[in-house]
Amino acid sequence: MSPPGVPDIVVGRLPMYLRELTKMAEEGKEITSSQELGKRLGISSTQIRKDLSQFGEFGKQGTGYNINFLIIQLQIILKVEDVWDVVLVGAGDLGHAIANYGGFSDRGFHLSLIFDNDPKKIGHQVGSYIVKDVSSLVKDIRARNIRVAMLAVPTVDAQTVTDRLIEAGIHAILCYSQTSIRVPEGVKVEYIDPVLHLQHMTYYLP
Amino acid sequence: MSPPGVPDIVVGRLPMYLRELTKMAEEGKEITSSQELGKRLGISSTQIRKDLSQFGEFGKQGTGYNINFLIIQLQIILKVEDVWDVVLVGAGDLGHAIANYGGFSDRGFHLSLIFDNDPKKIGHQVGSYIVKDVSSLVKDIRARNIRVAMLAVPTVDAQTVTDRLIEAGIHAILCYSQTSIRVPEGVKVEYIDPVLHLQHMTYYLP
DNA sequence: TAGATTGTTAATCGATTAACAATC
DNA sequence: TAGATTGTTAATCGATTAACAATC
Repeated sequence: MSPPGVPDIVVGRLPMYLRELTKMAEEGKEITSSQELGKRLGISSTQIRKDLSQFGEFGKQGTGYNINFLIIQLQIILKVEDVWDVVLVGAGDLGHAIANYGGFSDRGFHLSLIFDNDPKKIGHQVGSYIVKDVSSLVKDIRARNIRVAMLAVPTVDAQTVTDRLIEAGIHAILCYSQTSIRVPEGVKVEYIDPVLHLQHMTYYLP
Repeated sequence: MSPPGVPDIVVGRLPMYLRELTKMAEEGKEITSSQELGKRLGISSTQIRKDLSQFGEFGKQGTGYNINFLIIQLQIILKVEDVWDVVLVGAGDLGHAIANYGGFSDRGFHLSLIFDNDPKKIGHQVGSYIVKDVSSLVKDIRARNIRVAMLAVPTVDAQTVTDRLIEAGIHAILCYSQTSIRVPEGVKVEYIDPVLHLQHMTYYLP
């Protein structure tokens, strides 16, 4: 289900396709074309067909794509047809925002545990979760066999916590801390830094 | 200061260079080379030299780059040598997290105003700000001549608020709402959607 | 059938890298 | 000077697009 030769840049577009198709389905549409989808995403129809063809033949000539079918196929390709348990480290403001974010569950993720190292936060409720002591992080993650983590701790703690996450068996980290973290081969990391986006845009402002 | 022909992909890397160089400066380093910087960023030294050469000659053969000088040059290129006032719309959990985020001011941005449409929030404090009524958004933004906005409102309100921001003269929007927004030519938009990153990573998980 | 759209090949375009003269 | 590193050119690599046969 994961052809090894697929360019990463193609894989990175699939979640966008999935999101837009889901929106179409919510609008009540049943069929779409590469042209229509491309227009909505600001991408060429050829690119969409080429990307999808890396994984199989999902459309019908003359007709286009069945939206619900394509959604399911993309979910399988991206491995989000089931739900991943996710752990969050950091129960500060950003942690609160993540914990209360309602948009995970229907897109393949379920926030399962929240950790912090602050005694004032441990044992208290954040969203519908009780914040756990980071000292039991390795044990708890292993016990539940969790593979995906979100990191929302102060910059200075980012690497230390990362090392613990790796020890616990985490294989994918979404890092909100504004520093790059070192991980072993085979562990995926993606970063979210709003300032990088802002600076990218100000370049173009007069 | 903005050569028109510079590829957007190059512009997008400059903020990363700037962030890493700032980190080096904080570590007390004064000189670096394209090789060292590339190693820290996981990018080839050639690419860094090529990218920088689009804007001028900032290094010295045999020596490398003066870190503080290069930081200043990049700040000028990205137009963050001064500070941009930024407006935030949405005082929910994510809005709180953004309002309390300390990382803007030394990187070219200053959160200036926060708006919401919820009477329970208007007039109350979020971080060090008083939440204002979104009904005065256009007037307030115009009065301060603000160009940059962050959007952290529910999906259903995203387009309506966007239209107001455009009306108020906003030219760059960082959109946290998980939907694409329509803007006129010349207005820049960037998106932050954590689920897109998570789904990109799960593709590679076993 | 006629019209539409896919999947795919070949051509184009653009980005990255290798190599090196210039020079600090 | 000798060693190091830049800025840049030319070569390579990869991604996007144009075009079209296949076919629903």
